Amino acid sequence: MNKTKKKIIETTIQLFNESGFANVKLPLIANTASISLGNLTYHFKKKEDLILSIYQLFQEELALITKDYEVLSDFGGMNLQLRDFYNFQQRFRFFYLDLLEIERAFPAIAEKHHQHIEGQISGLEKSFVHNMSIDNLVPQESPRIYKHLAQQFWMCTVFWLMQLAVRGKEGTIEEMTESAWMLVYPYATEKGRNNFKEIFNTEKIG
Amino acid sequence: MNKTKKKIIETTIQLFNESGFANVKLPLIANTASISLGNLTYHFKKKEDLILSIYQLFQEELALITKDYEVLSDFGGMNLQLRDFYNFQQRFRFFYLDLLEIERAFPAIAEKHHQHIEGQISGLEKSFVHNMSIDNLVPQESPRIYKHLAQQFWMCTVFWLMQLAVRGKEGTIEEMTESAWMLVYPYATEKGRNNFKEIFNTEKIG
DNA sequence: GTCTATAGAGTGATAGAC
DNA sequence: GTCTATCACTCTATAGAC
Repeated sequence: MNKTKKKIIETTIQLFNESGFANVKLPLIANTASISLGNLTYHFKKKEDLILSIYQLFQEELALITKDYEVLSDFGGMNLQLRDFYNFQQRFRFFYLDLLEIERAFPAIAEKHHQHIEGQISGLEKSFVHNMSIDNLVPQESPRIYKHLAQQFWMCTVFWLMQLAVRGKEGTIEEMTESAWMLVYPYATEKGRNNFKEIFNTEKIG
Repeated sequence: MNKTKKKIIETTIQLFNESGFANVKLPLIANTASISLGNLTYHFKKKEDLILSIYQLFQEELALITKDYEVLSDFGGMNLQLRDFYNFQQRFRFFYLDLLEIERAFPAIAEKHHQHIEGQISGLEKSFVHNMSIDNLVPQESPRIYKHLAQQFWMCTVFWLMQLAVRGKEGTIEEMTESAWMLVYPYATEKGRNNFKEIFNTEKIG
């Protein structure tokens, strides 16, 4: 990809993160990237082309992170993945704040992203079942418990930035991981809880 | 309030719910309400005036529901409140889907709503502490546990419609209440769990 | 109070010179 | 590839007749 195109994409991501998806117009992008509006539309004939390019980048970088999820991990491993995901969210912050708006405006993105979400949740469920098999989580009568837990873990992590935003608050990565693991803690075995201690000690959290 | 003003407000809420906050323009509101654009702007000089009137209505109707929260209840009582809240969310659906967008566009709303949120979360915490005192919840070493639980309960219920929307799914009130109570269940005493049985039997959920 | 008509500001996209 | 200039359209808000 050519240099100007890259500059446009990175500038747009930055502006989306700063001002929100809806508030970023083409003239602003051009000015911020120090190119003319005409040049901007030369590289991306339609605004939608630019958005789709950004979503593609989003997908590619997300794939680099989530490929690790294929390998089933214990809580320590899952926590490292979670921290990677948090940093990824910071880079594409706007996506986690304006997701619904983006899905509504671009049905092609919506469709792809729906699949991604269901994959993420079922991946979490597999991880929890795995941790049950290695005696980190207590076996449950109903298998629906870990389906629910996966969904709650997903909600907590994916809407974390949004709940901070609508409350007008700032937050830390430790608060996010703590909230997420708090969901899991009640289901953990003695062995699993020792696993948690290592995680939380590392993060200097009680 | 005069009849046309009321019609405009209800029409706008309906359109917001159908099409999303950002996609509703003044001409659409006027057409749907079967009045002229000039008449619409006669009743609401600025678009912002209309939005603020709707938020005021939102607050008033929400106050009618949340005044019950003052009285500390057991899980059964909290579940009735939760069901009321779900129905309220349906009426002001757009607000729970486009909350951040609305807060960004109208800082006056943001400020009021931040206070409302913190009140809601601390109210939930009080309810959980109350249920601990009446032996429905197990006392915890750290009081932070029920602070966390309140926050998770709040997130689960307030972002419920949004998580369905971004996943492209439909949902039922029972799925929402089940998810919320699943968060509480691990902390419940024997007595508290019997309390749950009544709730879930009523709703015909396993 | 309600209407029609239109001003005024912006927004995405195009045309054509260099 | 990059620029300036401008079109075509949308949207909010106002003016003035009835």
